[in-house]
Amino acid sequence: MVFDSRTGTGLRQRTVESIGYRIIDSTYPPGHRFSNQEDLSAELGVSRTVVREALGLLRDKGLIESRPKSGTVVADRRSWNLLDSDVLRWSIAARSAPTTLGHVAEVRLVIEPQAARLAARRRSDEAAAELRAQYDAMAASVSDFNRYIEADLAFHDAVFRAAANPVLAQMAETIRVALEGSRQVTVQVPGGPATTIEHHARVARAIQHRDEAEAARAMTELIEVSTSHLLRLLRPPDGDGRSGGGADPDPDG
Amino acid sequence: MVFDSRTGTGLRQRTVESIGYRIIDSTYPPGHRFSNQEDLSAELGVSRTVVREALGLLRDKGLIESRPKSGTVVADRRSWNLLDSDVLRWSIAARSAPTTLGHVAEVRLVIEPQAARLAARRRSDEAAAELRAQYDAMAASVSDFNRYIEADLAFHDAVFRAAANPVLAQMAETIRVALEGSRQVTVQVPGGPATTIEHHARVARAIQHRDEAEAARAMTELIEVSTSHLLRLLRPPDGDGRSGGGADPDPDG
DNA sequence: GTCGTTCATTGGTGATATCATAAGATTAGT
DNA sequence: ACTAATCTTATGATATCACCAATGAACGAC
Repeated sequence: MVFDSRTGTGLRQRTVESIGYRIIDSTYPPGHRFSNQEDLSAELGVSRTVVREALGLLRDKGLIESRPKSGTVVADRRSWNLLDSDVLRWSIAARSAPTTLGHVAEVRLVIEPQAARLAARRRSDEAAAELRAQYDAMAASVSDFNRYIEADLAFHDAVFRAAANPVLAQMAETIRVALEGSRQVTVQVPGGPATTIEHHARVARAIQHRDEAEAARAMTELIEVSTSHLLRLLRPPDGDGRSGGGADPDPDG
Repeated sequence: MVFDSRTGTGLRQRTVESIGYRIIDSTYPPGHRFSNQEDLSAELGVSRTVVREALGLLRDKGLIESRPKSGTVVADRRSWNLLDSDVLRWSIAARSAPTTLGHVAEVRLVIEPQAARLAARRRSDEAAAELRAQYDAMAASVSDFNRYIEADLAFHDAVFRAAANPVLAQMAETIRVALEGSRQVTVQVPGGPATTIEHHARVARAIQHRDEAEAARAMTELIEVSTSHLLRLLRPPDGDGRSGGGADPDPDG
């Protein structure tokens, strides 16, 4: 039996997890041909139907392509759906974390300042209050890393919601997954929260005052600061070993 | 038999299509409880296994939630994965097209100028050549609407690729789906191509010359122009009935 | 009012049938 | 005899069916 005893998570999801992670992981590199579904079901210790469903999901995520006769092969990286929550999570968990996180940081830098700008333009009074509440929650939990991260995510989420564009908000979800993935790294930075809390305050204030330019500027600086923290951790100057254990796929902690 | 005789498309995919579209369509509004999988399979004329798999896919897209005993219900709009290609496509095809397209346009305005900026900063010589080639293809097909759209999509794709950030590039894919969905509308605008071709030239030139600011500016104007065209079509000035028939699910014409 | 029991419904399995296709075999043409 | 076109075959994906297991909601017993 390949899986551990966590029987509560849904067999198909675990199978997807198992295979998907190994693809991102390049245990199965692009072009790799899987053994047929029957053998796969034997190897994984699940029924062929589950394998089939899992493969279907994986194909939907762009990770594999399957044709009759030639079997199922790992697709080219180009066609992987990097915006899919699972794919993103696996990418970060796998050893390609620094690169992926760098790319995500860049995307954040593109999106979030503009989201803040839109939020400043269109915020409702409720949204402003919500934002304020989330900021207060952050300020209150500055000493508890986990709760701080939680509040941080909620804050950024509130900004996106204030921007009142569901498609944009969906991208927030993508970013959230990415940040969740980097959580175990982020919390290690000493004094991290203290340095960013003031930036968050600036963002909240600017949106409150409907100052679009300042909102965008503050958000940019905020992300630059936290990103530089993150990347400094991920790419240590003298290349010390990666953070303990690191590549733990752990589905949903 | 609910489905037509197109037996070549894959039964599961068609089932996903059928149910998924009706959800976005709010034929099945959030909170709607489906009849059990057995009855569903009877209604749709497919086996329960296929229903089961389709429901699994749909759940992965965040459209439904299913629990034992209480059955399968349509999830709240908030949890729909708007970035999923299918969901996005359905959203545009359904009667909510103008709104969705407006949101997408806004997102484009956020992302693409910055992508152009990054492209200008980091373009390789090959990427520049590719961009030039795509522009030439556009210029050459300015009279053939369909080919023009195709070249247009390829141009924007090339910009994203030149920016050398896979996560960003993935968002291009999302945008591509959105634009594909609006294609049948876009091609109706008289003289549309002629007005945007010059903007495309500016963008290509700026990236070629590594002029970041100009690249971003040119891209912004380009999108503003084409967006205003699009929205003018979608929201006719005097609020006459929506564009004829509009909500044609037609999976993949 | 609380606690089991029941039972409908989803989740998971295995066997079987069908269909598409790539590869091998066969045959015809040079 | 060698190549090329076509036919057959075998493999693996797709679809269906019948069952069993787990679950949790509703209902009735105490």
